[in-house]
Amino acid sequence: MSLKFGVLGLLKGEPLHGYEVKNRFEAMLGGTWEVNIGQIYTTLQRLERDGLVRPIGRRGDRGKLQYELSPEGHRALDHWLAQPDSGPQQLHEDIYVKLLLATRIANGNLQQLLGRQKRAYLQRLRDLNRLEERARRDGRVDLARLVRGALLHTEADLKWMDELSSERFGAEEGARTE
Amino acid sequence: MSLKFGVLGLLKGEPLHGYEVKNRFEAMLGGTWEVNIGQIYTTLQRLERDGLVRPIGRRGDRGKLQYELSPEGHRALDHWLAQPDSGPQQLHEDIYVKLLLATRIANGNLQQLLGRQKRAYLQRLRDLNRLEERARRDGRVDLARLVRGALLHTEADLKWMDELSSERFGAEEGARTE
DNA sequence: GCTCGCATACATACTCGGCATACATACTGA
DNA sequence: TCAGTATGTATGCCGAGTATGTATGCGAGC
Repeated sequence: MSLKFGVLGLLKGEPLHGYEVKNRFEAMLGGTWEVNIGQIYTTLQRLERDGLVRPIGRRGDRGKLQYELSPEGHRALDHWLAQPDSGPQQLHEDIYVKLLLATRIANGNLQQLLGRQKRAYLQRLRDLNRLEERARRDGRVDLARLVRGALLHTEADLKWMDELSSERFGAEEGARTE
Repeated sequence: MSLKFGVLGLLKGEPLHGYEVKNRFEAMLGGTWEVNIGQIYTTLQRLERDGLVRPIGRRGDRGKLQYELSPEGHRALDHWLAQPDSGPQQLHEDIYVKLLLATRIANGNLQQLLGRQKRAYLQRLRDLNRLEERARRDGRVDLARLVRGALLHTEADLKWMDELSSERFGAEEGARTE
């Protein structure tokens, strides 16, 4: 979903062809999101099909085909930007299902699972800190802001793990379903 | 991804047919995840194709077809459970792209965007609180734990929004890419 | 007490969007 | 000339949603 609007956003301002879109997008994300080139082209085709984008002129240089935003494209982009993001739907993430299943079938190793998970989050914290530092060094204030968000998320995850592992488990009353 | 292993996890313990899997899954998630019925069947077929699951006997009652875990299915499930979850890849979420684009093209309304986003998170906090209360009332301790995780996430998002909106914007140095 | 209609249990088929791999082809510089 | 980069197409998997189909069961009314 966000790739679609990412492309739209990049096309606002100046027309680009697919390969360029890929590079700009990755640069905008500071190397934290490598996009598959094929996906860029299918995205552009679908945007064209939906009338949000249209090709400019004939194919140039080496088959390059530039696209520009249509008026509807502008509108769609503005609307998306104005809309608060609802994020990934509530509890649809793997970790939740994993916890539930671990609670009901692997009663013994729940603590193990929590420990491993905690270590993974700590590692991510370190990665993100490095990333933030690099972003600041490069003058990419906007990127650093994003990383800050991811850091806060990861800290929340850690806190969660700590809360969970200090609960007294056993006598699980919650694992019934029928 | 988590649906696949959710199904595996439910099948560990007792064989089920598709419709039943759907109901158990939704019950396990306490109504926070309504699965599409079609997806259950395709998931089961793929699991069968991959040898993680196999049908039991002939179709019974009203065409019901039950599935059970194969030995490889057990192994795959255990492996998945033992593996720390890496979560959705770092900065691949919509909100990040939205922030970046808003920074570079809608310089004026960034504060607006932050405000709207904050309100959305507050609303989510309220929803989650209600959900947690209900889970506890129903004796679903396991579910309440998940909701707690989601609450911590949302609080982190709010904190992030607060940090961002108290920055002094303008003089954006970070929005260059080329 | 039978039947019509609706709900529910159970399943398949089709479609679309995201995403990845593989392939093709032109250019460019050592 | 050969490696690499720039640029694009084709194809396929997977997650997810919609539409459709067929049994069974159940209540309302004649």
